[in-house]
Amino acid sequence: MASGTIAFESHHDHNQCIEQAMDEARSLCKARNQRLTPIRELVLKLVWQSHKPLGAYEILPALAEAGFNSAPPTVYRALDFLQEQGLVHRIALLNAFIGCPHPGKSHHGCFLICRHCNTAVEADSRDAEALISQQASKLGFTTEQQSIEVLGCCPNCREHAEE
Amino acid sequence: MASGTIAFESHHDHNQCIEQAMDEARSLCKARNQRLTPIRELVLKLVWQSHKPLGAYEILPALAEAGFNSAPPTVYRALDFLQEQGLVHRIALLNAFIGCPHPGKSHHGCFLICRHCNTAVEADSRDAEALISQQASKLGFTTEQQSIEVLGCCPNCREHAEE
DNA sequence: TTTTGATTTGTTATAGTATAACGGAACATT
DNA sequence: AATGTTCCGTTATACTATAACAAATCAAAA
Repeated sequence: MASGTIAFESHHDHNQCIEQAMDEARSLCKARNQRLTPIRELVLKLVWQSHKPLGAYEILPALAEAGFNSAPPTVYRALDFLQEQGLVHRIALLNAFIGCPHPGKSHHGCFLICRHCNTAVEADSRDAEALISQQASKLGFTTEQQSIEVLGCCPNCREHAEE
Repeated sequence: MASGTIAFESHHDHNQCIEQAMDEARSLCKARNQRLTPIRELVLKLVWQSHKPLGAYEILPALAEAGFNSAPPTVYRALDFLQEQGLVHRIALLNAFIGCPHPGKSHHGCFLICRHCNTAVEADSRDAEALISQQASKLGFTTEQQSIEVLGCCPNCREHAEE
């Protein structure tokens, strides 16, 4: 559990965050012969523009501003594509989407979601997932996909709200 | 990870399952001075009637049949109460609800959800949760609540669908 | 270069999930 | 019986997501 935690560092250069993510996305799609169309690219950028998970309907107005059609299917299609490519994840507890900080690498991530500032961070959960799969297999259950979502308080909010 | 796995045993006496759950619920509420009203009791029973997580809107018709009002708030209120009492859990990946097999005991459960038959089982995940909390705390994140949901294939479906 | 087939997008409609708000009924005391 | 609290009925609406089909775009073959 060590990657993708930059969001908890208050003063990082978020523009660079975004640019790096966009670059990775472009080269990944190119390598896979997938089309990162203008809509998809814009949606990805919007998702990356905050470290807080974004609801689909929060994305729509920005699409409209950019001159695209902005009915729900537009954004959901883009999000579906981005999820298939591993570029964004959906957080079930929030019905919201967040950029993946290390697409490409097959990974096992859990989300640490701050109840106060809504920031969400993807942390590696390889060990925990292995443990769960192993225990599940003792019950005869074969694991295919895991969703680990953690609610709590991030270091910044803890600091500012010492009780 | 050893409790609540009875749902994977094909031929258990499910009526007894239900009756035991209802008895536990009644005594728990009594002990806590909480009112397990007819609506709440019926909703709990309906949720228990299948080992498959039940959507709120699947519960409504049965409420109507039983002569109760059956607008959404009715069932959501009952479900909210039952969740607060730890009698049912919500599975975020499915927007659905399932009875808790061991209410009262503070517990740390994950859900093993079969993609084929939709059966969901609550399994103990104390160790995995401890591991996650511990890793999260290294990032300065304080865990308050965890949601671990696993999709896969249950032993019955694996048996019947040997590939 | 035109044709062809596949993919992507626009558009309208609708399905599915959940809550707000307020008044009235039932309950548990005083 | 009076009172305050909790619960329920009711209407309306918000939020999340997908179905279905036509039009446009793209990408490779003819």
